[in-house]
Amino acid sequence: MKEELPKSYNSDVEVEIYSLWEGSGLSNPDNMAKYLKEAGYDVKKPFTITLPPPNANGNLHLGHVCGYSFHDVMGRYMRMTGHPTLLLPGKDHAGIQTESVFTKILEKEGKSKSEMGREEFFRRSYEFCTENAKNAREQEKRIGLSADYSREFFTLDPRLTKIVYETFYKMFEEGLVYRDKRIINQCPNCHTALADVDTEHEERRGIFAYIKYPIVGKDKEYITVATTRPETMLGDTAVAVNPNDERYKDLVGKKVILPIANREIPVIADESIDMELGTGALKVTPAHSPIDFELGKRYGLEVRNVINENAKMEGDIPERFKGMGTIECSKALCEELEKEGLLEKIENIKHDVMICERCKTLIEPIISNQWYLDVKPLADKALEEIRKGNIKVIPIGQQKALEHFYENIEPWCISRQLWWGQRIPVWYSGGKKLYDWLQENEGKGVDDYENETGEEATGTGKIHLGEEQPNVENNEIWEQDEDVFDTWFSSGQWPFSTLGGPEGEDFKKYYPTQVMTHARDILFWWSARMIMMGIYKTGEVPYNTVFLTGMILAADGSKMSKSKGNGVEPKEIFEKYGADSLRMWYYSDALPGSNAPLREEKIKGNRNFVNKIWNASRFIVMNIDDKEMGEISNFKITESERINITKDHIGKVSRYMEKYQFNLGAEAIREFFWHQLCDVWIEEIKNDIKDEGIGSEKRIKSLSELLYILKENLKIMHPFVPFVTEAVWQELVKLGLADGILMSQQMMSH
RNA sequence: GGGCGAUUAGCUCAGCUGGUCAGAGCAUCUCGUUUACACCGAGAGGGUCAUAGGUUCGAAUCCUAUAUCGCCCACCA
Repeated sequence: MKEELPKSYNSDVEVEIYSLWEGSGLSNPDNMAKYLKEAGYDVKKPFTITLPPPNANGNLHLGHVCGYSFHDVMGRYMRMTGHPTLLLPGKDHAGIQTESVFTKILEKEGKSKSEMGREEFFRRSYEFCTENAKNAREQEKRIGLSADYSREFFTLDPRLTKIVYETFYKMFEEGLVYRDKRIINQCPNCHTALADVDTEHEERRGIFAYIKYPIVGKDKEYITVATTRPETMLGDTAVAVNPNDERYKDLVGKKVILPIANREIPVIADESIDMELGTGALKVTPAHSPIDFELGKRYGLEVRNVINENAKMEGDIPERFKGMGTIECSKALCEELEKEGLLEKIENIKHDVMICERCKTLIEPIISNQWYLDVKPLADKALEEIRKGNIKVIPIGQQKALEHFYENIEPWCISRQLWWGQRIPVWYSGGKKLYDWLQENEGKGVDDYENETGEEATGTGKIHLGEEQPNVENNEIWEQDEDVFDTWFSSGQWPFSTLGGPEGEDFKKYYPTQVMTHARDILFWWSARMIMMGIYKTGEVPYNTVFLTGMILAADGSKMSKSKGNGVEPKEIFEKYGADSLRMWYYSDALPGSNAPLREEKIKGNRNFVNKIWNASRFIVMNIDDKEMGEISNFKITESERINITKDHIGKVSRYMEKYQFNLGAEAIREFFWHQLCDVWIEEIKNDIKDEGIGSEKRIKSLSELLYILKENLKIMHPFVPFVTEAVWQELVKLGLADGILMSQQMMSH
């Protein structure tokens, strides 16, 4: 018996609908393949997306939800066209960010990280993430993501770590990863080294100080250098000028006195020095500036560390400066120089500085030993694949950016001085310091180390790869590396690690994947690495298409951020308009390469569309009399003009789907359903049958055709608006007018 | 400094390989309470497609400049 359906669609049922999908198990591609086979369909090639894992330490924002909407529209379409579909979900441990968030939480509880100890900290962080991941997972489901949660991974899952370690071992054996001593980007707030991509540039106010360095053997003759960072002068080991600079020609090879420190340092000449800039004379601080470091290497200059990893002054410097912050020291130095008459002037300038991408703290360039991955050969292969057309980035402009990134890539610093992450699986006999010393001093041995450093060696200086300590011989002491891998070193392996690695069962079935979708702001961090590491480890590109969604912005066009308080929680939108409405907005507005300022009125417009689907369906169902149900459900559909037009429409939408033109697809389904099916056909048929008696041939024929067209429309609309279409489908099932669940129905061929 | 992209109705933007391409949604205005839906229906207004040249039978669509805006990359001390 037919019940009266509610007059308007209530999106509260979305949660229930999701449970129905979950209960069906058809998000699992193995089950879907079985279903297709049993139902007599061709089982086509699997479709796989290893979904971007959001940070496990927080909630999803509208940007994440946007990404999942795109993954899901692709996945649902593929599933309904014969492809067993795997949307593999995960959660990211997000190294630096989580460590900092969790450390702050501990501080609030009055506990400290160091007191807690590494193991306990790790355990507690893991719990914290596991707990928080629930929120993210709920939100993924709320937008309708038809992912296979039986395959969900956390990036620190031991199964993934194992694969990440294997990759590292392979890279070590091939000489691609190595320890090196060079200038790194140290974030004094996060207390770790950062890769170049983990930094940003920002224009900030600063000073440009002109300092006079007295020339040795001359009275009151100086060479003036200009610097934005006077505090680094304590570590100066040369002054550099351009060899073609007439002003300084005679000084090259002479010595000058470094004020305050009272050391003699040479004047050297190098082509790279810009004569126009400042005074044309550059103070060279190899330990604290990348350019200077290179100069130092070229001319064999001494490297003097005067700033430590916490951005405090230290080293071989006058006692009074030790422990000062860099700015404090800069001021103190300028005052002293002023008194000595060696400060020519100070200009106030605006200049670009490097800051931490996470916490916006000023980066301190310091010398340090870190693990590096020589990504150049991997980048070359990635470039080759792009040029062969095996990888496409949508939009194309970003593909050019990616190529540019690969062309100019530098070794990637992959070690981080954190606890939260995958600990680097390396042991050093006699400690890291010994190993690094031997690496730096090629040809020298342990004896030399003891003689030159005056320290006793506690091992052979050998290295051991592995998670477990090797057997101890001759009382040597093995020390495990304290550092962890950069988060992106592991997430760069996501497409194959989550499938069990090259030997995994899932890998054989579901790799390579087809597409990767994420916001464009992590292109270099993530996709760039996944492509390189995928090719490296598996010999195949991990996916052929990178689909970059637009950036979701606040209504005024600015970035949504917690600090500005202009963020909108997905929950708010879900409650007000439902997931389908939000999805439709994404498809039409959050296009690749664009910015999408949140437009609530547009989401509202889509809510109206969702309701229209519900209502038109309700009307069709209402028109079918109970006595006609049987006959209509068994009616043999024949060709008709309306059905042909519908077929064409489905073909058109399918082509949009295959070309990733979801905006056009969304527009087309809306246009067709509303303005063709509702405004024209329903009206026509309403008119046709208004004087017909129940059960008449004309009624049966017209209503059967209408029902058929409705069902085909529900199918083609389902990837876009899965909830409302499934809700309607289930009403049809109740009446015996449809079977199963819509999610697994197969599209009409076209 | 280098690279990329944008500039189309009041707003946010579509417009794929040049020829019904001058569009959509929202907003505005008029009319309509017809037994699916007012989260509705019927209709209307509104743009020399940034500017200037060029290619072409024909350009919003291709090329070249110019202007404005945005993003990314970058060791100018």
